[in-house]
Amino acid sequence: MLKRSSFSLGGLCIREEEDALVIADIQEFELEPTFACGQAFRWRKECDDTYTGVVRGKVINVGKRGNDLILKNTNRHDFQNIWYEYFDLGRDYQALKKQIAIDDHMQKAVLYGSGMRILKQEFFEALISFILSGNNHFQRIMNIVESLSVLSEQTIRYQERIFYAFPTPATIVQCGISGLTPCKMGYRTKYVANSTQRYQQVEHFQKKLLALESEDAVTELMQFEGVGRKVAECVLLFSHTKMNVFPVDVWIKRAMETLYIKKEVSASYVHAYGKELFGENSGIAQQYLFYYARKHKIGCG
DNA sequence: TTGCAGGGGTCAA
DNA sequence: TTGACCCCTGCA
Repeated sequence: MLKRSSFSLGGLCIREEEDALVIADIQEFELEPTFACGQAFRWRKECDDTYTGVVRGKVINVGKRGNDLILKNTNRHDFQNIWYEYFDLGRDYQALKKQIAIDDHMQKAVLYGSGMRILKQEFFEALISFILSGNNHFQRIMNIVESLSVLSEQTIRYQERIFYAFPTPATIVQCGISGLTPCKMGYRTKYVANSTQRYQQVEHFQKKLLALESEDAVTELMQFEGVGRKVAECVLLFSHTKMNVFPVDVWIKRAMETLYIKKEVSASYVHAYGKELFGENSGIAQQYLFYYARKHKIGCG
């Protein structure tokens, strides 16, 4: 008879089953708003409606059974050291939603995006992924990140399938432009190569950004080739380096113009408006609004 | 099957 | 402020 045990972390009760960790009665964790909202590029939906992702060289499968969250291909140690933080399980999203739902529009947005969590991605992976996102489709970004990962040659087997860890900066530098070309990144190839080189030159780069004010961190990141304000703010937000940024892409711009500003304005105007409106919660508010605006095509005709 | 427009942005003129 | 940029995807 297999011994079953359980443990708790941050108020969560986690049960160790034969082939999974089960987080009983989890609040504010839904799969689609979290994995298919465009914040991360390495999560694929399975036929059984679960999601499988590659994070920090590990493959994990995440599903729901009622209100329980089911994590497969992992263990207590990784949950405590990786997944608790990665899935942002220490943050009180119910309290945050109350603060963000400042009016009818945002009430609808947080309701629609209920269960969304901001994943804490590896800084370097977020940097490269969002450099690739410029003038690009979500599906294509996923395909490029996938082919870039093959370069790592670091394979992970799960259920008869082979996955690849995201490459290290050293691997990308070693590949050079010619080695990166088969990934079909187009004109972004040199951005990836040059920005990786720059990243490698600064020790503990993310730590340095953590010590800066948010606006200074954005300026610092914009020194990288292929990184403008939008990409810089996405990298900061989705690596949990700064939560009070407000990345303005075409969807946010259209949504803010339609719902709040009531006229066409510049991206920098929208940015200032959003930061003023949402303050310290602007990053998470932006993500609820983005998910809501994109699904409902707000501002598209 | 083919051709064309456009994409979650950045850069340089 | 505006056009070019790789290449894939969706659509007619």
